[in-house]
Amino acid sequence: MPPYCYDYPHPALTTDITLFTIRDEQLAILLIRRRAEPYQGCWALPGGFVEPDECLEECALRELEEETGISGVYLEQLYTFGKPDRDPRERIISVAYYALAPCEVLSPVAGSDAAEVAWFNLDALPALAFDHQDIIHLAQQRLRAKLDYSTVAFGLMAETFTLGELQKVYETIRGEALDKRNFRKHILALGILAETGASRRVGNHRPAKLYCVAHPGAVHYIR
Amino acid sequence: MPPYCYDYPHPALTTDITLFTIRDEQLAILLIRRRAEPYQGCWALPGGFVEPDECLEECALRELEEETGISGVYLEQLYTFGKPDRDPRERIISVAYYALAPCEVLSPVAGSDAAEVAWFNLDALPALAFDHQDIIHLAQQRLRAKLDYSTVAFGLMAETFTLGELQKVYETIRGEALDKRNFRKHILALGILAETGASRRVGNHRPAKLYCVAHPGAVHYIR
DNA sequence: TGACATAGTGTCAAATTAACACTATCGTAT
DNA sequence: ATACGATAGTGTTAATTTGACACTATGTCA
Repeated sequence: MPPYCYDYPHPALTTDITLFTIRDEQLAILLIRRRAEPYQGCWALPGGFVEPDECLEECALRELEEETGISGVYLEQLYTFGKPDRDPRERIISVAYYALAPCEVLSPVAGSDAAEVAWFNLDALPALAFDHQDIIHLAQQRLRAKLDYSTVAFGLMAETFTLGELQKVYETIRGEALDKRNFRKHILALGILAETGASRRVGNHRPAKLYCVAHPGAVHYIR
Repeated sequence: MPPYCYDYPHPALTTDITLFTIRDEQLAILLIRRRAEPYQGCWALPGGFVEPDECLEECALRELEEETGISGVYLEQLYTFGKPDRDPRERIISVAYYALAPCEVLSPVAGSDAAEVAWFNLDALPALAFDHQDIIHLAQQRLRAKLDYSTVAFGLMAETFTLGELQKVYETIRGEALDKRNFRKHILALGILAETGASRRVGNHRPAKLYCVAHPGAVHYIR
């Protein structure tokens, strides 16, 4: 008997990416409108088949780039979805990733497999293909949970940002207002932010100091 | 062009299971000695190919049962490993799970693909096949992390147990001694343990009250 | 120069966590 | 029977962390 005795065809393997950003103080994700069957014309997460010589993470980044034109995001594996009937025709396993990016940089462009690309606020999602609704829901849970014990939130910030902006991001994800003084105390106590020296003038009020992440490659976990 | 245009054969899909238990106050995992190439004769995690009509979790439970005779464990998805060269011959994706079980019940029996099954203390692992070393390492990290904010530890306990036994489990996983009074206060404050009324007489000392999990199906998260 | 809008700052009470030591009850050996 | 060994069981207090709370500063614009 050969070592890999396995009589059935292997299931297909894909990655799907839930890319979060903050737009207009709302948590939003990027969806594509499917050009192909099944669920043709339906909105879905960007993603696609894993190629023979790429690792899963590379696949996620490549598919995101191909379908939406977006690259350079923070990416982390979320969960692998593998129910036999999650795709109506052949069996497909999806390794789901979630990604974070500041909205400033991002202008998605519909690529090959996508008829259209658009941001959707999480509280106003359209009908979705496959089990993508579940994936998104899990991704949101994960994001909210990691806010408390990690520094994921910085993945949603631009190169430099004010503490006010950072607080709004936290408030948006947690869905509740935070005390300004406690928030600033907490964040600065992490010791991972550095003042840039510059400040941002916006609106008819006092300019805010701009901060950046002191050691971008550094720890991602708080405590 | 057909909807699923994909020119390459799909990679194979497996699950691998890191089954933890506590033996002699040491954290141990279950390994099998491989009967087949590659890594024939080498120790490896139990696991195997996903069948067409089973979901990933079912596969993990089935493979564990087939190769080691063990069933009825607590199981949770860990991470999916998919580097193209993690298997020397064909590409294999592994959805890794970790499992927990009290050692009392468990008497592993080598099944089909396993020439031998044995427990190994985590600090004395043999050379391992594939990237199973990495999987185990990640599983241990996860277990340690979840100890603080979840009730996973109960997955390692028998039906009933004493607070002293529970504390030893926590101490073993964390690798440090804990204060007895604080520990008991903390655990009882969770409100998920119930006295059974019985107590356990062991050794030449006072018997300890036996506890059980009040609502076994209940929440797995603390706070 | 006054209205407005956000930036920026410190204190104190409450809650949580961490340190700490002795009595109780059993078995066993003398 | 009695002393010893071994683990069970139990509260208090200080230290730390968290959460609530309000005013001044600095810019723009009318």
